[in-house]
Amino acid sequence: MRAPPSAGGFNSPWTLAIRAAADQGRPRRAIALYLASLRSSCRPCPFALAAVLKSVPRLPEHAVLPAAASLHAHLLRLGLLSHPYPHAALSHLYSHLLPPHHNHARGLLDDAPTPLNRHSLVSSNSLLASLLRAGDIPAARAMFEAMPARDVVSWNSMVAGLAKAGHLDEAIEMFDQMPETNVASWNALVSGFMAQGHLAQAQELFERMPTRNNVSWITMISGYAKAGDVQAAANLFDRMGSKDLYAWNAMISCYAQNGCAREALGIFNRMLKPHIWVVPNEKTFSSVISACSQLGDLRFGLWVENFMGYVGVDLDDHLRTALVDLYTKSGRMDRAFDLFRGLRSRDVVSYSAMIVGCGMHGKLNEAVGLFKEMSKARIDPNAVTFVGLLSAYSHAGLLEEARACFTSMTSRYRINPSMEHYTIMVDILGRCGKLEEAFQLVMQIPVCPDASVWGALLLACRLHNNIELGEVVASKCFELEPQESGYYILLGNIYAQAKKWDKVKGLRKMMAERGLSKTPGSSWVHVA
DNA sequence: TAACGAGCGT
Repeated sequence: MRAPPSAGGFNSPWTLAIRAAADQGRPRRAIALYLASLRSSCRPCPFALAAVLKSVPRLPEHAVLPAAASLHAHLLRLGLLSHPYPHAALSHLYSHLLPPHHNHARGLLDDAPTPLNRHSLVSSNSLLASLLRAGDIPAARAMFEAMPARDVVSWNSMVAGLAKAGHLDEAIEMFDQMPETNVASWNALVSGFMAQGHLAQAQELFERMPTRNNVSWITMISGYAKAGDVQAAANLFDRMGSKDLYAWNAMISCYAQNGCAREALGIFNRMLKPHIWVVPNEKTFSSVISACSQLGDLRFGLWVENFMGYVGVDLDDHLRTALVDLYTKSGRMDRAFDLFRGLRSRDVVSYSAMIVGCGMHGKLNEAVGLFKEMSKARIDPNAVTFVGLLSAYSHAGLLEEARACFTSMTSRYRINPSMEHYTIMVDILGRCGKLEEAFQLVMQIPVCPDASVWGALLLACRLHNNIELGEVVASKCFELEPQESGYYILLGNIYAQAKKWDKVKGLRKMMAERGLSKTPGSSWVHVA
């Protein structure tokens, strides 16, 4: 009997396709292709299996461990566990999943039947990398020193690990000692400079690199994104030659995280153009949904949700949470609740998204209920949770409850109030006529209060027609945002109410001098 | 042409 056709060497079409899918960050496609290769009665290919194993960590979180376990069983059944490629890939996979010291990779390593030298070096590198990932620098250093053989990957791991842990000087020293470097060595160093905020030095190093790959470009782009330099990131993105999925994701996320929601959706559209057509994945959609949410663009969001089904991206908990945020912001609370209840596991982020949504729409009972529910589940609230809760109380006009909540946030949960918390408290105190207390609270803010805090207080002064405090507060607002006409109008209204027409006139003059005009629809004389 | 180097949601 003839052997079935082989999916054999690493150049067979199936194996190539599987490796391509794995490299593109499409784990489900890699697995599907592998299964298809078996169905078309190809012999299981160890190289293809290695690629599939490599892509497993990119599955949705809940699917990673089951996939690892069933592939492990599959390898055992086929007798391919001792083949160096899948063996190394499986060790590496386990070293991602488990802490390095009671590492499954260790066990696999010890059980391996007299591995090739090359194989043992790869496995050692994998273990070294997992020590560094766990942040155990001393153990990694000891292991590196004790290794009988090292290659460029061992050195790269050390350079990257040291740089990431903040030991930039040592990383540079190590880099200089390397017998040979490759593009990954340079990337590791560039990434270290970026992470420590040395942007100019990173850029200089980047320009000096003998060769650059996509990782080099993406490291720079996401570094600038984190530093908030959108323009620098965009310039690099434009200079980049062939952009892969990761590059598009980095740029979309850069825009979305820096408040440039329109630009984020713009380049998302660009990557879908027929002559570009890069298939988006989970990461793409989570940035895109976040951009929709910033714009309150429900219709595009609904289209995106549909489109995700079309390209075969399924709703994981991250995406559900992003959608919860979008739907609450667009007032679709029923839909948001459905998604929230469908979460595999709820955490502080998803609870907070839901509580903030309830706070925004005056659903006090629901907000408080969710807060109790998360406490019961022993999920600690964070600053965002309290933004939601406080705004729910504020919305309902419950001053005492808001005060108690604010106190418990700082004293019981040890959360430092942010400007947003202060703004909500000032707003409710002000609306309840406690102007003096609101002012005292503003004075207690340890850092310089921003315009939103002063603005809330000014609004309260207008509500209760307090000229003396209003003048003080308005001058702060003018100082912080001289071009914002709303503050002048609020103060003008306070003057008009008290029939201080000369003061109104003075304000008008001030506005004209600063090139401001009264926004249409707002009035300050007729209200009097 | 395994292992190192890119990363999400309030």
